[in-house]
Amino acid sequence: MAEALGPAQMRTYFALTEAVSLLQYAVRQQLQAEGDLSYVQFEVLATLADADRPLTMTELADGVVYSRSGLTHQAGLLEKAGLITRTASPHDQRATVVDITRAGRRRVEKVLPGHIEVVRDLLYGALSDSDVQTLGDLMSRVRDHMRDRPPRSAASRKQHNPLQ
Amino acid sequence: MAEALGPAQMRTYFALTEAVSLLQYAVRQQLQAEGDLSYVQFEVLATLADADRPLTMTELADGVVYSRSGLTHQAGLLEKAGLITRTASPHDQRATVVDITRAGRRRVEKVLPGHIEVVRDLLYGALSDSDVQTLGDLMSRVRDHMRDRPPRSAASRKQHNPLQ
DNA sequence: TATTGTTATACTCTATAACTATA
DNA sequence: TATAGTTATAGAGTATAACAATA
Repeated sequence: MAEALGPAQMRTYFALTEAVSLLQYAVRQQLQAEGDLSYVQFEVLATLADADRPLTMTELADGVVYSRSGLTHQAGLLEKAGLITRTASPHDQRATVVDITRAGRRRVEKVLPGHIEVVRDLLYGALSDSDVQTLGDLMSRVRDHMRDRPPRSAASRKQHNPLQ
Repeated sequence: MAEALGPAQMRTYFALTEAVSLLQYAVRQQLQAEGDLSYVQFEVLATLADADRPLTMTELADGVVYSRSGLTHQAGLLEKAGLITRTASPHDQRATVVDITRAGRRRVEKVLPGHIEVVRDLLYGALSDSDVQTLGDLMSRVRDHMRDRPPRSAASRKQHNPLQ
């Protein structure tokens, strides 16, 4: 059933893994050093800034693949830092509505240039425009395919599946 | 200095990020569920199995980008689980030589098929052979470029750099 | 003096389970 | 009964700094 990967598949998997690992490490360093933010915290702030309207915790969790308690914890930290607010939703009293503050937006703006610089230098430093296009096409297809998968083939066998 | 990324660059970055995030999540689930291993522990075991000779802690750390104390901690866990051994090197009394045990090899063998299955299904399920080749070429170039970089442009500015 | 590795420690992230409250 | 979210708690991963031993 499970057959070995071919040499090209191995090579691609390893290259992808190592490159992304290096990129993630650099990005995390930058966010921490310049904005005192973990990657997840940055994702939450960026999601809110991008949405340009308050989001519920559930909406946020959808974008940030995460356990709910984990998101609650991160939201608590961000709120304590004054970067977001949490208020009860008027429409559904169960829901919590999360909004980004001006300080939150400033923090994103403070961190974004460095973030972009890291990505441009590391990820795109060795790629032409058409390479970027090609890579985007490939990874978009991969991403769409993964989204469509029954959550996790291997994990669900063991009914050990926290999400979904 | 830091200019915005173009639309194609944004799209590619997000696609890459999300796809890899989904893949990592699935891989971690699988390794944990089927082998009770974290990803880093799997990397250590796989590195040792692949090297086919004992490695020093330093050699291991080179392959697994990691703080030394973190590697010591993981090695302690793997040793306690009977998957590796640590002994003083005869050549250099400072060095610790790490070897994989038969149980360690069995554990890798136990986990590998499921690991491969996840990668094949998720990463390669939507790619043709030539796509795999193309992706491998691109990511190999990206990886090589990243390896050659002064450790982390952003981080080193803040002299906050744990590696190198 | 520089290097190898460990220890002690502390902090962050993430998850589970139990819980409250609303729908 | 199901859903939204929080709390309490615990465990895993990672890092820093101080340290011992060897080169």
